[in-house]
Amino acid sequence: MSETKTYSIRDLSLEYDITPRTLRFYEDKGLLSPLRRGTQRIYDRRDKGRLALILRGKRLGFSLAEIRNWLDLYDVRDGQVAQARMLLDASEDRMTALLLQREELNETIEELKLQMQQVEGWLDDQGLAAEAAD
Amino acid sequence: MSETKTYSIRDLSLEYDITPRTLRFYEDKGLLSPLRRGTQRIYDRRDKGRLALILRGKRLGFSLAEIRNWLDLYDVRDGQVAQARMLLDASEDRMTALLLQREELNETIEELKLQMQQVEGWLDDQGLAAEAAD
DNA sequence: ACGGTGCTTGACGTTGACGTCAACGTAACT
DNA sequence: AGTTACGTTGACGTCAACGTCAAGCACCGT
Repeated sequence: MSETKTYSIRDLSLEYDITPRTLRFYEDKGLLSPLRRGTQRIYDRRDKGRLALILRGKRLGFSLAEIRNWLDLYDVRDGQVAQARMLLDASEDRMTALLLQREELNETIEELKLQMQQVEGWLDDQGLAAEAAD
Repeated sequence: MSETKTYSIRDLSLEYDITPRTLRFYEDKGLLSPLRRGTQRIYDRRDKGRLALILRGKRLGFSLAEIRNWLDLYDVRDGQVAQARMLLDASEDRMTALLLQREELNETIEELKLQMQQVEGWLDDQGLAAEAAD
């Protein structure tokens, strides 16, 4: 009954527009660990989810090493309180970094918005001047 | 009268915690172009501002090549309408990228927040269970 | 005149994140 | 049996973003 959907290396590479080499590379770096059917890799839903996290992490500018670390934050699988505490601490650290990045991103956006308004204003002035010259 | 503050390469490297090598590298890549007093580099307020933009861009995950391009967006110095239009178009492209990144960043933050709440909830449950066992 | 400090320009080394072969296995089609 | 498609594991290449020397110039205090 439980239809467990799986993916080949090509399936994922096409869907996420990356090369198979990249997927093997991520595996080599310990970011993914798909099952094997003989020698071939077989990715499941969880692998796919992790891949999505990896790619988003990259787009946000994090290194594979960083990503590798916080990927575990999404795998709550053990039942030890100490582990959970450490997990929570690590999560807080990461949250701090993310919030700081959002701050900087917001600043950047605001500054660019200002620049654009200035250029727009200047363009309008030129337009009015041209109109007046008619 | 106009006290124009300047900085040596060491001044900036200390202030921003980067090596002189990095500053020379950025110059080599066309991101900075400080004046020279003889052979020595002499950075002014504008150079310092650009450097701050560069470093923030890096923290947001952009490449030096990307940063180099949009650095010019902050240098409105010519008086051509066509140039201004192009500038505005480029700015809009960059704004789109920034907004998209903010979206992804927000998603990431929300997901992590959820994960943390789950772990916290689990820790609380453990606490209650331990209490009940007393 | 001498040593120290800080700067300069090459030139080569390094690390991360893959790309690009080469050489081979395997399953499917015809 | 041959070819086509898709997969595999090395091994080496590449590009960005610097680090790390080496060798040398310029001023400064003693």
